[in-house]
Amino acid sequence: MTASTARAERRPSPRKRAGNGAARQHDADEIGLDALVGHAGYAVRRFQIWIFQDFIKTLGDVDIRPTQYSVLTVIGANPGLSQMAVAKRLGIERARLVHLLDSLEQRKLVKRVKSKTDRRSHALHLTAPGETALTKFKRLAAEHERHVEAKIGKENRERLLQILAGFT
Amino acid sequence: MTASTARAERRPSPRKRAGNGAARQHDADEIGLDALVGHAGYAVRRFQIWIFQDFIKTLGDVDIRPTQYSVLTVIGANPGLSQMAVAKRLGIERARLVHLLDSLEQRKLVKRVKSKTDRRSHALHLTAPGETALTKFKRLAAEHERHVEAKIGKENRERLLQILAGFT
DNA sequence: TATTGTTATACTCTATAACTATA
DNA sequence: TATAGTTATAGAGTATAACAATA
Repeated sequence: MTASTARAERRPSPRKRAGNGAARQHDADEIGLDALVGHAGYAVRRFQIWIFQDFIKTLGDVDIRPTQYSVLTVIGANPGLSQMAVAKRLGIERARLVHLLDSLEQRKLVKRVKSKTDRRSHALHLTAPGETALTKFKRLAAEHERHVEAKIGKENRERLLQILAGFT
Repeated sequence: MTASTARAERRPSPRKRAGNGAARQHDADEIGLDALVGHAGYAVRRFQIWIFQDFIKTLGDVDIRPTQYSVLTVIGANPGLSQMAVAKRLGIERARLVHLLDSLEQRKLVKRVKSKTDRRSHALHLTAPGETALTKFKRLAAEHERHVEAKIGKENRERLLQILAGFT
């Protein structure tokens, strides 16, 4: 993030250019990325870091991180899902989901209900306060999304969603 | 990854649809993402995971990961950089770069040379075998990039690079 | 035998703070 | 005082393996 924001404020860089040979100083702005420039993965990674940081900051007051938001949203839209189903759908390890749900359950946003049809599994539901909270989270997430739009432009954001639709 | 690949093999899903009420089963394919669909961050994150996994697999034989590749590439293109300069340019914590360089130095790909102008800092250089190795890594990374192109299409990849150029 | 949720371990990565040697 | 590199620690996140209860 630091580097990308710094990059934005490009200036003529009137700094020292004295010939100090092999050990010459580089301005941050003039360090070449070479082959990295042609790699989609590099740009995507930097963008993803920016976007997650904005999400975390925008939902900072309610203390909800991207993964928690995705879990709450999917449970909210599909009440009764098992942990395995949520884990598979979101590409989260089931072992990791256990801890995520422990935290969300402690915060009384989610509840695990023992399934009657398969006593091994839990049916996941939002609590009543969980439903209310998710409504607020969605409002804040939409605000974050407007930051993204402001950053890359409305049309670019839409094009991006189209290009990457296959990965959701 | 699992979910996204599973998503690709969409089928009519002729499975049980019996009315088992609140605890009804969901096929992985029919679990709705709700608000997540409209979030660029979700798609970008899933794509970034796919792309890194392909990179790691494609460069698996030479045991080079994306961050290591980015460090080697930047040092190769800007010999004599300090650790701070590399860290800032790539958005890596300087504490983390120490370990990355320890590993690359042990593998004789990089060397830290004491700067004569500022005895606190190290000038980073590729070793001769490091130069040779990087050439091979770049060839493999280009192969990875062709996988990306095959996955999302040549024009979409180029458009993506345009849209995200500001984040590099 | 296989699956669900759980626990545990290891490794990567991020975020800090503090220390040293220099500047 | 501030900076470059280092060390250390804590918290996410990922990747595995193994276990108990249940299918």
